[in-house]
Amino acid sequence: MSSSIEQTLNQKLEKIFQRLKLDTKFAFVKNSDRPDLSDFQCNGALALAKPLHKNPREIAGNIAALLEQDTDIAAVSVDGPGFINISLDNGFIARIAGSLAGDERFGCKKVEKPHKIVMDFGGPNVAKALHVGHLRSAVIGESIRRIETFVGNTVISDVHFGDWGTPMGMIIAEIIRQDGSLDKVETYDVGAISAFYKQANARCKEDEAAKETARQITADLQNGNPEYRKAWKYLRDVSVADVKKIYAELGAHFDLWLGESDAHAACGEVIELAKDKGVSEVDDGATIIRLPETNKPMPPVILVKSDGGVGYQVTDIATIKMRVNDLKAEEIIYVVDKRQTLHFEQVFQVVQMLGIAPDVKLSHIGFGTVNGADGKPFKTRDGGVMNLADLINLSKEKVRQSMPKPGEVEGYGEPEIEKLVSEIAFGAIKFQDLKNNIGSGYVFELDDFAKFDGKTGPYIQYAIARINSILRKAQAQNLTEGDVIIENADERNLALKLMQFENVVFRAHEEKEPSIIADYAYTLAQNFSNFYNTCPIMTADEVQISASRLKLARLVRDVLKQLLYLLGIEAPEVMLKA
RNA sequence: GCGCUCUUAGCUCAGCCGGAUAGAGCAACAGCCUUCUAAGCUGUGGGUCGGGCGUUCGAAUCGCCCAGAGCGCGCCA
Repeated sequence: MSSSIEQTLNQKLEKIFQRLKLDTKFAFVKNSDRPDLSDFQCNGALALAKPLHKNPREIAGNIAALLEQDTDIAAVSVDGPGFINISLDNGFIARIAGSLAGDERFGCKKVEKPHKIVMDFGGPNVAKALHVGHLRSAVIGESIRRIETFVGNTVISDVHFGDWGTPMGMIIAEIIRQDGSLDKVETYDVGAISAFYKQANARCKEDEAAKETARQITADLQNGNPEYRKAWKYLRDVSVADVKKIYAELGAHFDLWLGESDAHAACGEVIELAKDKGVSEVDDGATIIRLPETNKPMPPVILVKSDGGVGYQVTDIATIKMRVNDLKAEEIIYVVDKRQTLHFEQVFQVVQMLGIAPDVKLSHIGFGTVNGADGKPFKTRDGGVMNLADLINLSKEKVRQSMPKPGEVEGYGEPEIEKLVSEIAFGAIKFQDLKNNIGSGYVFELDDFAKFDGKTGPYIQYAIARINSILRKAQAQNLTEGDVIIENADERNLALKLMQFENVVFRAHEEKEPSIIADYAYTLAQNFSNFYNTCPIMTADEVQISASRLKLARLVRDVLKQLLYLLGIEAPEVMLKA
C-alpha cells in the first residue's frame, strides 16, 4: 500500500516539528503556488510566528535545516516572509511514480469508516419527457455515486420517480374528458400519454374548475380508488420503461426504481407520528407542522392538503423513514435543483423533530440551472424546453460530421462509428456539465459542440486515444515498460501531477464536487500533451528512456480512464478524424 | 417586504477555512505537421478581483455597509 506523496511529506514535517517542539497542527505541505521555485511549500512558520512572538523566517530556517538532511528532498529554501519551499529528489519522484504504476488504485486509500449512502437523483416524472434540467441531476448524481463507491462507501441509488402528485390527477382527468372513460388507457404509448399531460397542463392553467377536478382525482387515487389506481399503474409502467432507456444511454445507474407512491403507506405513519408527538395542527383544513422562524421566513410543512391528498413534502419525509428503516441508510444525499433548498431545509427539520433519522447525515446538493446564451434557463428557438433526447441527437450529429463515414476506415463500420460518436458526444455533454462548480449554473452553448477544443471531454479522450496508439505500436515492436527515470522537466511535471490523484479524489469526495476531478483530469491531460510533444517514446535515444516513458504514458492513460470513469464518461479506444 | 446565492480578463468560469507574481478555456494575434493522431503544442496581448470601510505584518479570500443580478418564500413538484 503506497501512501500519498503529501502524507509522506507531512510525516517528515511532523517529526521535525516535534523535535523543534512546534505545534504539529501546522506541519503540512501543499502544492507549491510557485512551481518555478519548488514542488511543495509549507506555510507553517508564518502561522506559528504570531503565537510564539518569533520571526517567521527564523522558525522556517530551523525547519528547513532539518528537512535538508532528508535524501528524498533535493532542495529546501526559505523565501519571502517565511515560506518553506521544498523540491523533491528526482529519484524519489521516480520511485513513487513507479509504485503508482503498479497499483490499481494509483495510491488512493479508502475511507476509514465505510458507510451506507442512499443517493436520490434523476427525479423523472410520469408522462413528462426528460429535459435538460434532468440532465444535471443524472450526470452529477452518477458521478458522485461513482466517487463515493470508489472511496469505499456502499451506495444505493434511487431514481425517486415523480408519480404521486397532482399531475397524476391532471392526466387522468384529461383522458376521462376526452374519452369519456378510462377504458382505452392501456392502448396509449408514452407519446400519447405525454400529449395528454401537455393538454391537461394547459387546461389547468386556464381553468380553475379543471384544476379542482384534478386535485380531487389525485386525492382519490392516493386514497385507493381502484379504477384510478389501475390506470395510474399503467401510466407509471409505461413512463418508467421509457425513462429507463434514456438513463441507460446516459450511463446513470439506479439500484432502485422507486417513486413517491412507494412511500404512501409510510406517509400515514408519519402523519400519525406527528399527531402523537403533538407537533401537527389543523389549519385551513390542512394538517400542517409549523417550524420555528428565526430571521428567515419558514413556511409550514403541509402533511395533508385540505382536499385530503398528500404532497411531496410528506412523501419526501416518509421516503427518508423508509430509507433509514428498510435500507439502513447512514447518509442520504439528494442531487436536486438548487431552487429546492428551502424545501429540503423544511423536510430535514421535520425529520429531526420526529426523530425519524437519528444519526443519519442528510444533505442536499443543489445545482444551478442550465442557461442559454442569454443567461436565462435554456430554451429552444421556439421558446419551449429543450428535450433531452433532442439535445443528445444534436450533439451526436455534430460529432458524426467530424468523423469518417462508416467504411472509410478499415474496421470501422456503422456500429463501431456510432459507438465512438456516442462516447464522444456524451463525453462533451457530461464534461461541460461537470467542469464547473455544481452549485453555479452554466451556459449551454450548443454551437460549441462542433469544436471540442480546449477544456472539454473530447480533449481528455483524445489524450487517451493517443496513448492507446502508442501502446499498440509498442506492443507490435516488443517494447516493454521499465523503471521510471526522471531526466527532464516534462517527465518530472507529469510524474508530480500523477501523485495528486488521491488528494484530488478525496477532495471531490469530501466536497461532493465532481468538478475537482474534471479540473484535475484536464490538467493531467495537458501535462501529458506537453510530455508528448517534447519526449519521444518509441524513438528515445536510449532503450531505458523509452521503457520509462512507456510506463509513464500507460500510467497516465490508466489514471485518465479512471478519472473519466468517475465522471461517468467513456474513454474511446481511438479518435478518428474525417 | 423577508431570506438565500452571486458579481474575478472581451465571453464562460477556476481560485475563497488569509500568504509570494490572481489562473484556465474560448475569442484575437504570431508561430509549429518528411518525426508516437494538429480534436494537439509554443508564444503575445488582455485585470481598479462590483464599490467603500474595517480586521491583519499581509485580503479576490474574513467582517460590516452600499450598488447591481438571479433564485426562493403554505396546500404545484
